[in-house]
Amino acid sequence: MSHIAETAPGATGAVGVRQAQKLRTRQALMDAALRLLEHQSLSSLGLREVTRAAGIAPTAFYRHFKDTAELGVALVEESLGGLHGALRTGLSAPDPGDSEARIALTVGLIADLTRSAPAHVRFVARERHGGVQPVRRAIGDQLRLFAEEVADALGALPDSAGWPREDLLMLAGIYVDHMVMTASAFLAAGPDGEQSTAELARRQLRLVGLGRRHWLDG
Amino acid sequence: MSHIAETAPGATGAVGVRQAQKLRTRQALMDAALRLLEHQSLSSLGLREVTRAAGIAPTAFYRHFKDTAELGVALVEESLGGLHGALRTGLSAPDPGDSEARIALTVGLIADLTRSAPAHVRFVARERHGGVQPVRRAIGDQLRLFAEEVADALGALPDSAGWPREDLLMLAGIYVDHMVMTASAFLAAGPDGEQSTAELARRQLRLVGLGRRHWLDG
DNA sequence: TGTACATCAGTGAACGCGCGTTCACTGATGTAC
DNA sequence: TGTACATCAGTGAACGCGCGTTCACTGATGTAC
Repeated sequence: MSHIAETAPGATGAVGVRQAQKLRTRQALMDAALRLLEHQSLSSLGLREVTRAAGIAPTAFYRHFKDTAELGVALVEESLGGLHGALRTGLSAPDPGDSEARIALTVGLIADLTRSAPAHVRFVARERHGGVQPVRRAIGDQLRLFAEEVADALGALPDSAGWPREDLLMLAGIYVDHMVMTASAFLAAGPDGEQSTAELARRQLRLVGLGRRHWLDG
Repeated sequence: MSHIAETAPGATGAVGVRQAQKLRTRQALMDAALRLLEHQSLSSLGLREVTRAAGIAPTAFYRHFKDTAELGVALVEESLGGLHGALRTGLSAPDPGDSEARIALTVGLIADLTRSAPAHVRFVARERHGGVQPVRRAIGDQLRLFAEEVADALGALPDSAGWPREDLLMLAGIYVDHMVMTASAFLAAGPDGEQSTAELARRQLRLVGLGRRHWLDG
């Protein structure tokens, strides 16, 4: 409080040794949990199970989270919180190209994401309708935010420019749901099924795109 | 084996008192499980928990199921197995009417289904990507069957008649996924949100329908 | 820089509890004659 | 129809085990002067 009791280097993000170690342990808990959640739901994830996998004493868990539900909410933030930037960047691509190019780009982004963070993707798909209410809510909130951002982007795109906000959100909902389903399909298909899964997703996006093009025709 | 050792009445479906009682207990287990699964995932559902709720001894569970995963697979059959008929009937409606009428009918059917069997709907949405592999597979199989049936129906409908099978399945996938998401949205919205949820689903189906109408244009 | 005290992330023992599974059993239902 | 035996759905005691949570603790890090 007084002055700026900071012994660490000048940078704003600097933290003490103790806090850095605490963050590392917290991350170890989250990593261990995500690993364990490949074969079960958060609803059945045990506190002792997580600490054992993370290599710390069970009681240390409470220094970081109240219970596994709170850890789950932190995992939602880790899984989806960082995607907002990437989403905006990806959607309003530097060189938009035609709608076919945008579709290929989008599906490619989903494939990349699933390949680089499969456990996070699995977690979100699984817990979106899972048995732990706070986590379900956190995911719902994040996906609603995504839909808002997608709606913004769609409002600036040729076929859907000038649409009422309500229509943009309706369409954004289709896209966000389709994104989650496609990511989950990539997971289920494995490396060998990646090409056909991507092709299916692109065709579906093409059909939705056609609907978009004719939405205001009537 | 010899003759037809059947003391019961003449009807083919007739069962003895013992078998009837066994079926009743089995049903009690499934009902109890479904009730408990409102607030958790199958992955964390306990055998003792289920038998306690069903009012029988824990050990009796084994007379019916090997474990809770097997019970889950039975719940999948109960939830989705009976829908094939209703689906076919609903899709190739007696009086098709225009596409707008068919959309209203479909969304109405989903709303009815969710209202009359909310626990089954929740179970399917939750375990579709859940942590219990055999159940996930069972749901996937059932939904794939649905997609086949929807594809059949679409092949006989004006806008999509004559499409290649692959295109029909692609479109059917959109519809089946949308059906599950809409049912889940009805659950999440509750009675007060039913109207707006239905309206959103109809608008989305309208847009997909437009895409369908123009699919072969190019 | 050096010293004395405060903080607090992580420990380890202990607890009561519900879990899944085994086993030998009971008694109503089914079958043979 | 009546009798004697077989079947088997459901019981209840017992087991070892891992769970979540509490508590007083340790010792490295942080702070004040």
